[in-house]
Amino acid sequence: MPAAQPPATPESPESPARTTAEQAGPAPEPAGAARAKGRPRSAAADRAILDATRETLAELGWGGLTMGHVASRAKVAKTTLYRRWPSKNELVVDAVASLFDDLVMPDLGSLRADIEAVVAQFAALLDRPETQAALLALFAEGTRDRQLRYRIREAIVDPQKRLVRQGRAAAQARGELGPDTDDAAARAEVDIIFDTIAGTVEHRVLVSGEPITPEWTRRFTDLLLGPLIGC
Amino acid sequence: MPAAQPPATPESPESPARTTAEQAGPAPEPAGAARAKGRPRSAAADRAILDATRETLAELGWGGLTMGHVASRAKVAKTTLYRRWPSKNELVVDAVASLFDDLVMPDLGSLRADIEAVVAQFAALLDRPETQAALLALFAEGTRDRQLRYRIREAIVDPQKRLVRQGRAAAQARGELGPDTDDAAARAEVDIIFDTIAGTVEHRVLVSGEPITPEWTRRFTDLLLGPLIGC
DNA sequence: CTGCTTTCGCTACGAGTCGTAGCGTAACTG
DNA sequence: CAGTTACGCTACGACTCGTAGCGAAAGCAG
Repeated sequence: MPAAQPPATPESPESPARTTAEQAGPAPEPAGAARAKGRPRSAAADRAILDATRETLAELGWGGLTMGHVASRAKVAKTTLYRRWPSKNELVVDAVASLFDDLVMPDLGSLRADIEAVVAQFAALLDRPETQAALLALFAEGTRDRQLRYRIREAIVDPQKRLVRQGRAAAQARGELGPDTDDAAARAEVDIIFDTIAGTVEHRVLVSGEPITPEWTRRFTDLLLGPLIGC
Repeated sequence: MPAAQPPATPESPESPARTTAEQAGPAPEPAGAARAKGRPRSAAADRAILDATRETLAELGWGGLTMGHVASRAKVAKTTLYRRWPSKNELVVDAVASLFDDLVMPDLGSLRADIEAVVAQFAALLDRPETQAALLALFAEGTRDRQLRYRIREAIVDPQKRLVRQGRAAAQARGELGPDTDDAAARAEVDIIFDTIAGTVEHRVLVSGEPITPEWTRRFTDLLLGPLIGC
């Protein structure tokens, strides 16, 4: 999932997505036109680059990561790197996004247990050096670059809101939470819960620099559960 | 409050307190003992540099801020800059820290009103371009540099915990909250509330990129108040 | 097979930044 | 006055950036 540069799309398994879409021109062939004419891009190079990016992030951090380092570690020419990702920012988004896919909503039988499990997973993810090096730096870059912020939300942040939705749905099925009345209100509640969990755990780990212990998780879950369950 | 470099006398760290006397350091000589021997550092240059740093942050962001830019905007030689701050990181910590001093705990007569007022102040601070450009970038750098993280907490983060403590004390005086039983538990509660408020608002504004409305603040305060007040 | 097309590795480049060193001058102290 | 320190200025080597040009490699269509 390289950053869909202007050139051709590599190994898109299903819908090639037509990278020339921004031309908005004739569009002779509708979607599905997998027109690979020349030499196809190396999928192995993609993997090597993303792996090298994560490794370099873990070793040298955000500031120490340069396109040159990544290229040489991936045993790839620097120009090959620039053909796929326009800059370090987009490269790191793709390299880090996959790390967040491992988060799952377990459904342990109670809302409290589910929340605590997700918090623990998130804390473990934030303990990885790649994540630490990349996440806040990406967010910082995103405050200045609207396109980048959109990409970050699309690839990293928003997909995790599914966890909140799933947890809510499970709790509603159990009767721990009442059913949704208003659709907009439900969405706002998902947003606020998500920002609270993600923001608080990030602040605790990455800013305050203190560990997420089971005791802390219990207290934090108390905070979240209070108004939801209605005591 | 420059970063207390090793300004001169490289091999005699036993004479700190240097230049700016408001350093809360050891102060071997009684306060006010300005026993500066040579030419004193220009306080005007300090102010010009910190102002230029904030302006450059607002204009060019974290990535666009270079020591050369700041120096030329402050009409100061680059070497003068390096004599006071070892790097961009420490410079920006000092330049941004003062922005946070304006936050105050208002004591509006109810815990809810106090929380909402502080959230609104913090949201306004996070709307400033200097703050946006600097805060997350500093946090990101802090994940790799322990000294820097300590400086950030010391200069920017921890001082704001006073707001939580003051709010708690006021609420206890009003009878909204019970008195502290355990001292360690009280400290842990202050920490968790602080991480929750700061982390959530930061995530909402800087990551999700959505505004802090009165409506959102009300909902968020509900979340915090639930378990504290005991419904 | 032969062309056509695109990617690949490699080299080289100008521009910009970094942090430091050296020098002469300015400012303040005793 | 001499002594000490900060200042402005210039210059430097090292590094990264992003791009350009080249010949070679790897697929696809005829």
